[in-house]
Amino acid sequence: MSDAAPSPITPPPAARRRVPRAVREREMLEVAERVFAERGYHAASVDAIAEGTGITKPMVYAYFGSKEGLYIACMERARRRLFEAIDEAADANAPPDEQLWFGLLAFFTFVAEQPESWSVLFGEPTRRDGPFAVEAARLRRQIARLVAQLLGEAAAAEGLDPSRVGATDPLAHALVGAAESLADWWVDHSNATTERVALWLMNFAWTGFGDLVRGGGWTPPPPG
Amino acid sequence: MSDAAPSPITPPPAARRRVPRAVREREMLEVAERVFAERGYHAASVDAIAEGTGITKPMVYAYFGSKEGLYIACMERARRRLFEAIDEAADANAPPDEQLWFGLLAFFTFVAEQPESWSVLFGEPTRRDGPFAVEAARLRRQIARLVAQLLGEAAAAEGLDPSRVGATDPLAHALVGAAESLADWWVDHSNATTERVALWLMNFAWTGFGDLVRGGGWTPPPPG
Amino acid sequence: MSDAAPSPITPPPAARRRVPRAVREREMLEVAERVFAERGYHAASVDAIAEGTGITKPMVYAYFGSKEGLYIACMERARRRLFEAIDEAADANAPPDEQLWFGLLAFFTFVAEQPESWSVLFGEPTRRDGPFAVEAARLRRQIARLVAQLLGEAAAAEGLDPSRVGATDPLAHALVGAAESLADWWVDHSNATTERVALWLMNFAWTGFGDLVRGGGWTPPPPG
Amino acid sequence: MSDAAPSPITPPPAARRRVPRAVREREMLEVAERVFAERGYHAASVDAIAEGTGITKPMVYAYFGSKEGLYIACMERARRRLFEAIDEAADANAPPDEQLWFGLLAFFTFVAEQPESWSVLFGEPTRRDGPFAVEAARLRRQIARLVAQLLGEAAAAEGLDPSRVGATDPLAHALVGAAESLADWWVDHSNATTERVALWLMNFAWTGFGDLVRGGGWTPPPPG
DNA sequence: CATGAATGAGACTTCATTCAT
DNA sequence: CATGAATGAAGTCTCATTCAT
Repeated sequence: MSDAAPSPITPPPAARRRVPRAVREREMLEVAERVFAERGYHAASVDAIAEGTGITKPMVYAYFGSKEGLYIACMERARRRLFEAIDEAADANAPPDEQLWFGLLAFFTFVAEQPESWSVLFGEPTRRDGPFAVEAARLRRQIARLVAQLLGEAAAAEGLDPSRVGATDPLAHALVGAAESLADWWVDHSNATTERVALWLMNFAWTGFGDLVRGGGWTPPPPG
Repeated sequence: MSDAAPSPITPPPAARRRVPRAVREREMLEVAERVFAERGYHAASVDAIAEGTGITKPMVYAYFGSKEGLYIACMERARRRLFEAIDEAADANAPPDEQLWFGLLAFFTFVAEQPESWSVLFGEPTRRDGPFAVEAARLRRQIARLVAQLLGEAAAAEGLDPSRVGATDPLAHALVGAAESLADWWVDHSNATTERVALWLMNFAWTGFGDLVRGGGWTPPPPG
Repeated sequence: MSDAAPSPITPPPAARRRVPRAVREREMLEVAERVFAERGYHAASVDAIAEGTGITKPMVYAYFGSKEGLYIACMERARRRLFEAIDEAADANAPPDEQLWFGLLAFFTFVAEQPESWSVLFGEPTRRDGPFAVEAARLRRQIARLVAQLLGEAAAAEGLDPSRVGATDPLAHALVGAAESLADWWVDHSNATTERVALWLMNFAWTGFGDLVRGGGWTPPPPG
Repeated sequence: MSDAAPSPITPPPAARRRVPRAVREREMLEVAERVFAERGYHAASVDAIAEGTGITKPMVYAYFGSKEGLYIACMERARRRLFEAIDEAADANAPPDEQLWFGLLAFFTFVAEQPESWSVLFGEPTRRDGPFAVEAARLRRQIARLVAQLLGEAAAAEGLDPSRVGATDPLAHALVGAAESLADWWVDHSNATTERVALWLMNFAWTGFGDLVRGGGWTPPPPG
């Protein structure tokens, strides 16, 4: 693998001893997330992470048990942050399309502002079997559930039996995948604004190609 | 990583010496694809791959130069196969929605029938920078180009300026991501038929959630 | 290196020359000497040498038995060349100091004009025990014998019992070492002419530091 | 290479765990020097060196970074020892010839008593380009500077412009080479005493062949 | 609590060398 | 005669993980 030279991880300026456990833990997670995101799971050595926190390796093991445990903890933290962001954007009383719109907006904002959390959540090591994939699947299911619920509400609003909407589960997964992929694409085309990217996906998800090619599309609500 | 115990890779029945280069090469790629898919890039040792082919490690290096080179060769082969499958399904004279439909069908058939090729193409090691990501990006672009072209044609058929469709590039990437994600989901829900899965995605992609919740949807053309 | 798959359509461009054994052998030695000199014994792979001659590896083994045998053959050839050069310069009827002078001149000319032979004769692999050291020791002894003889003659010319000169053997070895070392030094200070370098050593060897610091020194005979 | 069967490197009597870093480092250097000297750089495996110290391989890498780094460290240590020996023998107030004499004596004593350090300093791997050659060149330059200085002093003592002595640099290198070569020769003729060997070189270096064949020579100062 | 020291296992890679065609 | 194919052995190096202080 010809990774670019890893940017150096600088330890905290002074060796501070006896930091409360919770604080240390948070610090370690921050550093770990950064290192994992930069170098990838395999290339990130526990040594590098420990050094970055200004701590020794055995401490990492004392806190997280294993490299795997450390990564899982990173994922858990990132997942919490993602949902905080989405929850904040959600308004359960808004119409379903608006809910989806603000959800997508929150999602892409998260990706843009916390790329390392994003990377840890959906990156390389989650793509294989094992605990990481399990955790990632859990996250996708959680999102899918939100989407499925949205679809149900929307159908009900149309006076339609929600069960008729069809399999919401795979649909939701498709949406999640589309979002992930678009986010990845965004990394290499970062001149697009967050709104723009979110709108692309919104159009795709809500109206589909059919409407798009007929000149239609979804229009975001006026701000305010 | 707590991967499950790796399934043993059985060597060919008899140790055959002096197999012509082209044949060996093909054999090695087949085995390598399998091993990479099963264990992941890092956990797959070159030794295991060599053994699986009934050869010794130095031969692998003589043929592919490095583990990386071997993986790239696997990707190339899988890419070729995927496009063969899609090309076979394509009918440039059909209406765009049908073209998309048969393309999706071909894609999911590929995923179902050649899961290892699929895994090599989009799996774990393609998710980080480096040559694998480059190769995977190339593939995604190739697919996206097909999709974008389709959208253009569809718009033209509606008498619309194709450029009005909007950014086809991100849309195409969104579609690709949706397909990938659905394929991944399918692995764990394999009771769904290929047609079913393809139809889910087709509905999503062509009509969007809006139509779906209004009870609409896309109908596949009658067979024959 | 991932060698490109050999195209089965195009046969090797050049027809195999049916070269007589002696010629091939010479060619191989030339290439081998160059490769050994450039990369050193260990880093020089038999493959590289074979390739350089346009031959396959098994041929190298057919001709020289082993890598070691090949190197020894290179040394032998270089030794022959060195002595040819020295013999040509020698005039057994000249006074001893002139004999030494022309010998040194021939030696440094050899080093300058055939640096690869020089490198093979006195380079890295001769510095350890084993057959190379044996061969190199043989060469040094041969040279030392010449020098010792010279000293004997010189002493006799002074009417002195030659045995009184003392141990000529170690002296001769010291001279050889000085020559080697100066030759090595010369490589990095190549602006000095051959005559200049030879004269330095001649002065050192014939008059010693004592004379030098007293302003004395040895004067080369007028040309012609 | 048909090296003689390598003499086994015995680990320290008991497996001692948790030895302080500085101590281990010294131990490792001692063993490494021995192994390098006995088997040569290439044939000396890091494993063997580690085993000889009663440690495992990764420790060697933790301490010295690489095999190369280990060898360089050995050279550095040996160089320090050599200069300690020479410095001890030096008396800056003695006449130049005596200074040279005691310097040579110290040098040959070093070679006799610490042949492994000697081997590491001037042996096989220093004979090719690369970091070893650089380090060895540094050492030679250091010695040459001493010698050159001596010559300058001697010339001044004769009331001669020191610059008239001629190029002291190549002369000094010639001397160093002569000493090296004589030391190598000595290995196979070890019945000669240290004084004897040093005197041969002293005669050669101070009076040159010219004086020697005239029955002259340099006389060491009376002891005391 | 924290650490410096240590390890076992395994990775990729390279080479000299030899068959079987 | 010449070669393409193959190998066994070894090498350097890295890493997650754990004692003993």
